[in-house]
Amino acid sequence: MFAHVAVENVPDRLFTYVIPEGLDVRVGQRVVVPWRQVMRQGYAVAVGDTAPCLRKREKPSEETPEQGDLFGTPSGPKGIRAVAAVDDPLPYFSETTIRLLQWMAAYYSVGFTLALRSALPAPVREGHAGARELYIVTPVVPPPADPKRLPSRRRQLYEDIVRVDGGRLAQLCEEFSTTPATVRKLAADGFVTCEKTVVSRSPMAGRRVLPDRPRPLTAEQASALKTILDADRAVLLFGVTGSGKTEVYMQAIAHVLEQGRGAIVLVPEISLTPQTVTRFAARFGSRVAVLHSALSDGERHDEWHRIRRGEAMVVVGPRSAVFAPLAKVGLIVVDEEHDSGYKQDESPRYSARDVAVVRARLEHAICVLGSATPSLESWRNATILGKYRLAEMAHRVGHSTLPSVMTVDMREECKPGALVPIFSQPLIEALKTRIERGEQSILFLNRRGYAPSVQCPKCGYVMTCERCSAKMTYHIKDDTVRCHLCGAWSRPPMACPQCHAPGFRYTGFGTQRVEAALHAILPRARVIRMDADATARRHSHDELLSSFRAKEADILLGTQMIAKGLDFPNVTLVGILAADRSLNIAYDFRAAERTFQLIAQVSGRAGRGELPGQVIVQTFSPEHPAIALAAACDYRAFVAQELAEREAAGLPPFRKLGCVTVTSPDPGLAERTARRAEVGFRVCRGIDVSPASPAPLERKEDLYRWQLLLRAESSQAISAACEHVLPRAERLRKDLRVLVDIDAVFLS
DNA sequence: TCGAAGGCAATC
DNA sequence: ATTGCCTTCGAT
Repeated sequence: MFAHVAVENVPDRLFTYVIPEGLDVRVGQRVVVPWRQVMRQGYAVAVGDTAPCLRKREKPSEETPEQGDLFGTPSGPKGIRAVAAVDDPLPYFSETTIRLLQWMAAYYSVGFTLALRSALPAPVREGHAGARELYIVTPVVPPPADPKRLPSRRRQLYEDIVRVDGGRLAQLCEEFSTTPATVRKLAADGFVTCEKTVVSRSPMAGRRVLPDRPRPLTAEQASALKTILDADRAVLLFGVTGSGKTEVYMQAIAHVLEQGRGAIVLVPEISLTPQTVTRFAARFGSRVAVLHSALSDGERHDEWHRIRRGEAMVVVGPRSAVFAPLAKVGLIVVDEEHDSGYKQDESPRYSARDVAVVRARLEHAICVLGSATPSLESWRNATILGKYRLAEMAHRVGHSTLPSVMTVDMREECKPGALVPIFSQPLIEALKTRIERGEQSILFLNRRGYAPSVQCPKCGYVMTCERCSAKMTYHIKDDTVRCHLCGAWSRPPMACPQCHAPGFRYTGFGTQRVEAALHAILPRARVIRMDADATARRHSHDELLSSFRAKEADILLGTQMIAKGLDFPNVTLVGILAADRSLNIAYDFRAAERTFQLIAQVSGRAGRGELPGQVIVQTFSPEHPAIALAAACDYRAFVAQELAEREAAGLPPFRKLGCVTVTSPDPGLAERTARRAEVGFRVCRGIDVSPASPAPLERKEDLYRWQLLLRAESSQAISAACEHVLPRAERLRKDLRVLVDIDAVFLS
């Protein structure tokens, strides 16, 4: 019998090992194999009696006639060696997950080992995240001897421990100001026991959560739940913000738990707040596991193994949670399915939403894609192609109604000759009213820093990053100019490097400047600014949100990270400061779709409680369909017109799109390679190739980037062409990288 | 003529 | 990825 093994830190292919007599190797197990001179960890991907496919040696050398000692001693020259050990009888991957990863490797045109690697959190892969060990002290009652005979210090301690009935060693030591040594002496005399216990570093541990019971469903919710439970394929749950999608998810989860199967809930990374997690924990208790990049390595390690051992049946997490090691999956929920964060931005560039649909199919599980603004892909699958079922919830639950949305034409807010104001008059008035009424507001601006442009007023020189083709952004908090692509920063120069004129002009505005402007206009307003700079510290994200929830601020000002999932009943005003900033990206054919979704999502944060909500959208193009129809809350009209445009242009979701990016420190090499690839794709039937050209982001971190867009009827046709035209070995050369992105979402 | 440096292929 | 091997090129 042979095992095909993906070996850690080894090129992207499988290696064949013999399974020695007496060792039981199963698919999905972690194994230890000899690798050159050392032992390495690996994962058994396939087990069978199929002969290994070793490459033939160029010259079958005379000195090694005994064709590679099959039951290989490590000294044997290039034979097949044997699996050394099975790390853990409980598999790391189910057979279904392996099949899922095989699908993924083929679909996204990556090697299997890379696909497998992306399914394992780093702390699990590295394995040495030791479990947390605690000493639990228990008093022995009655005491083995008269405690009065003990030295007074120890006697006092014994009585204290009896009083509190024991506990954690460290905690007792702190409480009774003593040292572990004293406790150990007591233990040696038999007055207490002191035992080492392994505890799981669960992020929920020690958190008191009030239990929560299922709530009665509205007619719409009940009907959606029925559609989900009866579905023979994935379900698109199209529900307006505040329509109670989460309650529907939770009742569907309860249903599959009763069948002894588990559930996965995928959420966009930035909306994975304690608030979200708490809701699930309140309903399902310790059966919930959270997988989140903000967890410590130890926590992530322990949560993952808790799932693998079947101790947690409900997994909540961002895209990588789609690979959660649940033995039996009954339901996969993809919340906010339109969110671009489900696309991994490094190889393998998978879409967790699409992987979820495939995993559900392989596991015969239900898949629910939920959104108030479904992606055009999913909408078409549900309403035109019949690949998904559609369930709709058009009303908010309870007394709350959808907010009223008004657009403000910023062209009319500009005084002649003056700069564009940050706030329009209607927005200022609305903010003032909220503060007077003690209600809260959210302001959204998708740009951090103080000013996105640093310019010499005399010669017009604009500061750009030395390593990227990007402008530098001024940050007032630490008086730096920063590149938001590579993170490079420096002090703003005293004089223009080009004309030596002193002083720069900071033009445009980011969240820091808006914060300053708010203080100037509304001095009494308490403002919380939430962006990547304000939330750099661990847990600061949660702290800022809790503070806002506790009404310690009037205005929450933030970027993308405040757009989703937040539920603050006291927020009655949402202002979108520069709605068209995402609209005018020439190379992004999804700009209109993204802008519509953004306005709808951000608007959804308003009026979620008893009080009605108002949304003010500041824009220079109020007549643009993405903005006008978002303001009218008319999703159907928007998709209808956007789908028509995409179809006419031959763009996704009608034709599939792949993006090949060539990067190199040498611009000429990048260009030549891209052009050569273009020629290669030209001969592929059914593939449209765009001319090789510099990527919209021409240079990033000292690498020049060239790009090639591929279009075809199916994504599989594109990956097949990539396999053919771009040999894997040539994709990862020194000084040259060829990256393949199937179903590309970000074209930059 | 030797040695360092970089390219190349192989790893079960 | 990492390693050893081989070729190449430069300096002694």
